[in-house]
Amino acid sequence: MPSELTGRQAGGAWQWSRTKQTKRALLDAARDVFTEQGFSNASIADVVERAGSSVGSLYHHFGGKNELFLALWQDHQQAHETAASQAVAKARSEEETDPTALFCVGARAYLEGSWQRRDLAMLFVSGDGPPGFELVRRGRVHEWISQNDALLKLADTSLDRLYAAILTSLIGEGAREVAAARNRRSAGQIIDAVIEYATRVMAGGPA
Amino acid sequence: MPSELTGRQAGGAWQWSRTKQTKRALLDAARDVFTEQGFSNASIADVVERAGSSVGSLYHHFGGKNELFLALWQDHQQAHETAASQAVAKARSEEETDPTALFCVGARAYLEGSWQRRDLAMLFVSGDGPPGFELVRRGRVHEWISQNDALLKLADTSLDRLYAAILTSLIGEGAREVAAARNRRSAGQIIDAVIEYATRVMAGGPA
DNA sequence: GTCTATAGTAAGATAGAC
DNA sequence: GTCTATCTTACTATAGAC
Repeated sequence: MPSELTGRQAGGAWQWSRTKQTKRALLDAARDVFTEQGFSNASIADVVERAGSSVGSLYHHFGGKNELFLALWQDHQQAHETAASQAVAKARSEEETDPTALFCVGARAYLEGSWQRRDLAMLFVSGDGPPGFELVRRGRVHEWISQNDALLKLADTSLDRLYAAILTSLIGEGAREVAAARNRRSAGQIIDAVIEYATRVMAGGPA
Repeated sequence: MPSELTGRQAGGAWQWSRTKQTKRALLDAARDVFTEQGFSNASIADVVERAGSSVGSLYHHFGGKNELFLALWQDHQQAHETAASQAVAKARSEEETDPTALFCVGARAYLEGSWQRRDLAMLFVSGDGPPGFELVRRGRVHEWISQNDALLKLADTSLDRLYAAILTSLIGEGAREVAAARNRRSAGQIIDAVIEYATRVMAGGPA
């Protein structure tokens, strides 16, 4: 019965879900392996072994080690940004209009996300990724920060870029410390402190 | 005349300086190659070719690619720290006693150094270095910041560590922007702004 | 779509003459 | 101390059967 061996059905539903399962298995394995060993130290062989899959499948679905890492990051990033956006939207619906306050709401959601998903957060800020990843990552966070309501009035001068960059790295460093926190309670304190520091910096506007 | 061929003299002075020349040539070449291509992309062959030296000599003097990179960083770091220390000492000799002011003097010297030596500064913050370098580097800057007078009272709680980490990354991000500045004038403005932001953060002490 | 086996490649490291 | 030539290794990436 070849149809059983290959897992096919008339409708093709199994085949479909099998494909999705393979991708999921590879992504999950990548998460484990990369977070444990870092990017450069991890090998494709490790990933496919843990996924119970094969090198060929990995290349079929992702195209290579770099792209696999990137796919993992994009999932993570999207979760981060979705959480932040939703938090901001909720605050808005509750009549919050102060841009700085809205910024803090988004930042808080972002930092909360760094605590849940600590493993991935640490991986992506560790500086160990595919060539050029650091640039892409920094650009993404920077973009996210810059688009914030509180900062929309920024011009394209080097001083305004600095202002955004400082806030970006402040939140980023905060995320790192949150991810490294001992426990939930400690993480919460750190988040509060980070928001406090961000507020201090923003208090005077761009220098 | 073998003594001429090998460059030897009775006193051994030439031999000595020749050795130093080789090391210098390798370090200078490493500076060029690494700053142009980054660490992982650069090959040992590139470095020795530009230095007019050989693979064997590189290994003899430094032990490998990683160690060469590290030696380059240590030179740079030492220059940075010496400049900062001297500036602080000078301010002290001029009767400045306020810890925060002294911190700013040191930070300013540090940022000035990032402008001179921009190429190396960019290299070392680019995130492209030997495995584990990012940790070493962060640790070193963090240590430097933590030892500062203004922060000596910090305890070993996670919140105090955060305070130092935030200031570290603030200065670090500032250094990055300074190194990327268009010209001397722009760099000066950025330095002033960074000091301003650091002052804002420190204004309230640890959160 | 999935897999195994293999090819290809690049670069770091070493040995040993001079 | 310096150099050339060679080795070794480890990995990514592909080819081709099922």
